[in-house]
Amino acid sequence: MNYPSNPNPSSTDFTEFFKFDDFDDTFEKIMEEIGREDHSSSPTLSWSSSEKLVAAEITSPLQTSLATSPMSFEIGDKDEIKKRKRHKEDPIIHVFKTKSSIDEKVALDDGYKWRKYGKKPITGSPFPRHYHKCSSPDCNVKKKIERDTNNPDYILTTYEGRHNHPSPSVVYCDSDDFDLNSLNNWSFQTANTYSFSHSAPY
DNA sequence: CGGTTTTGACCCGCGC
DNA sequence: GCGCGGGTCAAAACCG
Repeated sequence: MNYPSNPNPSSTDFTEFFKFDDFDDTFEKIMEEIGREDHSSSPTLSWSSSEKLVAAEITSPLQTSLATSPMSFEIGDKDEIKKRKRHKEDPIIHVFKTKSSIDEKVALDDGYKWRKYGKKPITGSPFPRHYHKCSSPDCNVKKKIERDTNNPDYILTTYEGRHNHPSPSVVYCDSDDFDLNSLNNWSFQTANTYSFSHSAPY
């Protein structure tokens, strides 16, 4: 499969910054790294046009599978994460940005099975937001899909929560005795953008 | 027939 | 409190 290249490539590698459980430090470092002083009012990681902290622009929807996999790490809106922790919710939130020239249906197909359960108009945006829930039993991962108001060429996909099961269509490992719980290290590279890695007791 | 989408109604947290 | 906006429910429609 051939995906278009990122129109705004960056060679920045945040690998060393991403450690579980020290999100605040991580966030500060990223902001320093991309030279963004005023991050408190507009927490955008890599694209200033959005009010959301975007984990990465992706060119392959399958990349989001790993990010919401059972061993994913936290990145997302700082206040939102704190709020979710207060409410004892899984704090994981990812926002991915996809060029809409990629077929929207392809962007939706991230390897997991989803059930759409809502659609709402958003104030200040001419585009509605779509609500989806993972169809796997007892899995509470949700995702929201909306067009970036400031940049309608892009679609923002927000993931919340960690899947309690591997992706039905993505192979993580071809080992026979593969065990999710014993997989403590993983990494993935987004095409032409950032690479993430994770090592945590999961 | 089983699962998904559609859609308006409902719910609820938050700011005033 | 109360109202607004965002999030969810659920019944009916839809679809392979």
